Amino acid sequence: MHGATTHCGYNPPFPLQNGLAMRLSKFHIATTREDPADAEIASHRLMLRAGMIRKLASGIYTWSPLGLRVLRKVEAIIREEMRNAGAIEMLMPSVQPRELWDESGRWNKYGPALLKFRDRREQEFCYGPTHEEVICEFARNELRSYRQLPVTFFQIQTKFRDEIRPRFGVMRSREFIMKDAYSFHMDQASQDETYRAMYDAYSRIFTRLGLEFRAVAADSGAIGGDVSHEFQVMADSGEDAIAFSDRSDYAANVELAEAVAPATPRPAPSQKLTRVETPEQRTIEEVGAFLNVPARQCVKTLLVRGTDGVVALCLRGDHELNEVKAAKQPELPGESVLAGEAEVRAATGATPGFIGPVGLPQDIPVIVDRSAAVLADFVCGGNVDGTHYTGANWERDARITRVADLRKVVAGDPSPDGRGMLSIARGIEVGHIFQNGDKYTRAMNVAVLGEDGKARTPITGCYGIGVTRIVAAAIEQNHDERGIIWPDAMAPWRAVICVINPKNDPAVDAAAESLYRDMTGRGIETALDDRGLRPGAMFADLELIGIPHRIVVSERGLAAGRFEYRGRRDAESRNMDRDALLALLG
RNA sequence: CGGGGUGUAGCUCAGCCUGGUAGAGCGCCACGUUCGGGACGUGGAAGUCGCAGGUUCAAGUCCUGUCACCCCGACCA
Repeated sequence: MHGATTHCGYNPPFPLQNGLAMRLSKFHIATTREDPADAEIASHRLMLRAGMIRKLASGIYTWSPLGLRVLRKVEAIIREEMRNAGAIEMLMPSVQPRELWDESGRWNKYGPALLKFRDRREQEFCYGPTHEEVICEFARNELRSYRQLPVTFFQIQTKFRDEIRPRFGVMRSREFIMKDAYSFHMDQASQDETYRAMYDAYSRIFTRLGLEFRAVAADSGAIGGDVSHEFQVMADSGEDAIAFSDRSDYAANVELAEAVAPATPRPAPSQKLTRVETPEQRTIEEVGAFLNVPARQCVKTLLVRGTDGVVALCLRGDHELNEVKAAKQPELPGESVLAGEAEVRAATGATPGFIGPVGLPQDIPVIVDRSAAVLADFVCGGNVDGTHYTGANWERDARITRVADLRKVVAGDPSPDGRGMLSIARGIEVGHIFQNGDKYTRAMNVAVLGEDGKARTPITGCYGIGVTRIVAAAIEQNHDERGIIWPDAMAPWRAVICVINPKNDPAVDAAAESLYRDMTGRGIETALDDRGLRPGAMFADLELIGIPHRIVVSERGLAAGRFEYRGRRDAESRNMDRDALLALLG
C-alpha cells in the first residue's frame, strides 16, 4: 500500500506525461494521408489531416487531444494578457433564459442566428451567441457604487451562432470558443482608457501568437459616436476585405472605409440628352458594350426600400454599393434592402435594368454617390423598358436630392486621411472591440450610485476574440505543402525527438531517453516519438502536425556523437551536440 | 430561403445508366521479410449501400418521400 510499487503493477517510464513531456506512443495521433473531401482551404484541410478536429455536425467540431493542446496555448496567452490588462476572469452560462433577451429586445431582433429551445416546462432559452445580457444581469446585482468602477470582466466560453452557412472548418463554425470581456464605466474618459488598454492587450496577444495582423477601424453600427476596431489576421482566404493606405497607418474594413469625393469638379454638359433603344441590355456590362461606353461613364440606379416608399441610389457603373453606408442614409429604415421587381415597376413603370435618375417621379429621393455626382454626359436607364439615355447630366436632366458616400472603396482610391492610396487585402477577423455607450446598461437597468448619491447608468465596452478561429487563422498564415508550421507560441510541443530504429542499437533508445529528460528538465516542452514508425512515415506525420523543432536520434548520428536538428522551416538538417541543442532550444 | 451536388468499410472513392452473390486504394489486425522520407508479401477483420415506403421473383441500382452533408446564390438594375 505504501510501497514503491503500485497495485496494478504498472510502472510508467519517466515521464509518461506532464506539463512539458509527452511520449507519442501514449498520446493519440491520428493523421491521414489523403485530403478530406469537404475541406476547401488550407487550414481546414490540414486540421483534419493532422487529426486536430473532427466534424460532428455542420459547423460543430470535436477538438482532439492534439487540437486541444494548441487551443489551450492560445487560451493561455489570451488569459495572461487579459489579466495583465486588469480584466478579471469569470464564467457565465452558455444557456440563457428568454426573459433576459426580452429585456434587451434582442430575443426578436437578433435574428435566426440565435439558437432557441425549450426545457421540459416549456420555458424558452437560447444558447448564448454572446453575453451582454448575462453580464448586465450580473452587474446590476453585483455593482452598487461608482467606487467599484471601472471594472472589466472576461470569460473564455463556448458560444453558438446558427450561421446561415458554416464553412471552412472552425473558421466559420456554429459552435466556437470565444474570449469575451465587458467593461463598466462611469464616464467616457474611463471607457477610453480601458478601450485603449484592451486595444494594446489585443495587439500584444496577436503579436505573441506570431500572427501578422492589423487593427482596422470597423463599422460602428447604427448608434452614432461609438468606436470599434477589428483585429484582422491577413490571409488571402479571409472573408473580410480590408482597405489600407500605402503611405500611412490608415486601415479600415471596406464596409467602413470612406470613398472621398473626387477632387475634380463636374464638367459642364456637352451632349444632348438622347433616348436610345437598348433592347434586352440590362446590366452595366451589357449596356456599356452595346453603346460602346465604358462602365465608368454610366450611372446605375438602385431602388431600395425607404421609410416612405422607394429611394433611388445612383452609383458610377464601375462601382459597387456599400450597403452599410446606404443603410445609414436618413431616408432608409436602418437597413438597405433592394426593392422587388413589382415595387420597381409600380414606382417607375419600368423593370430593373432600365431604371435611371432622369424623369423619376418627384416623390422618389435620389441619393447620388460622390463619384457618380461628378459625371457629365453619362449613360443611364431610360425608365422605359428597352431604353437608356445618353448625354444625361445632373441638374439639367436629373434631380439630385443629396450627394453622399455610398460606394465601396476600390484599390487606387485616395486614402481618407489624405496620405497615400488605398490597397485592398483580405483578412480574417479574430478580434473585435466596441464601445457600447449605455445601449445595454440602459435596456437592462444597470445602475450604480454616483458620488452624489444618485443612480447613474454606467457605460460599457465589449471586447471579443475568436479563440478557435485563431487556430485556423494561424494555419492560413503558416503552412507549406507538407503541413502546418506552428508559430512557437501555439505549437502543441516546442520540439520532438525522433527515435530511429531503436531495436538495432540499444544506445539509440538510451540516448533519446537521456536527451528527453534533459530537455524537459530544462523546461523545453518536448514530445518523444517512440511510436516505432518507419522514419519516412514519422517525419511526414511530424511535419504535418507542424512541430517547430525536430531532433533525430539514430545509430548513424550517435556514431558521430551528434544529434540531428532540423527546424520546421529549414531546408536541411544539421548536426549538433547536446549542449548546442539545449542552448538553441532553451 | 433558391439552385446544384453527394450520401456504399474508419478515410478517399468505384459500382447505379442497362436490377441478379458488396468492390478498390489507403487505414486497421496477425505473421514474416524490411527499416533515414508515408516498405513488401501472405492471411484476416470490417459495410442494416443515409432512412422510410413503393415497383419487382429479385433493389446499392428503378420510383416516391424524407433526413444529413457539401457547393453556388440570396437579388449591385
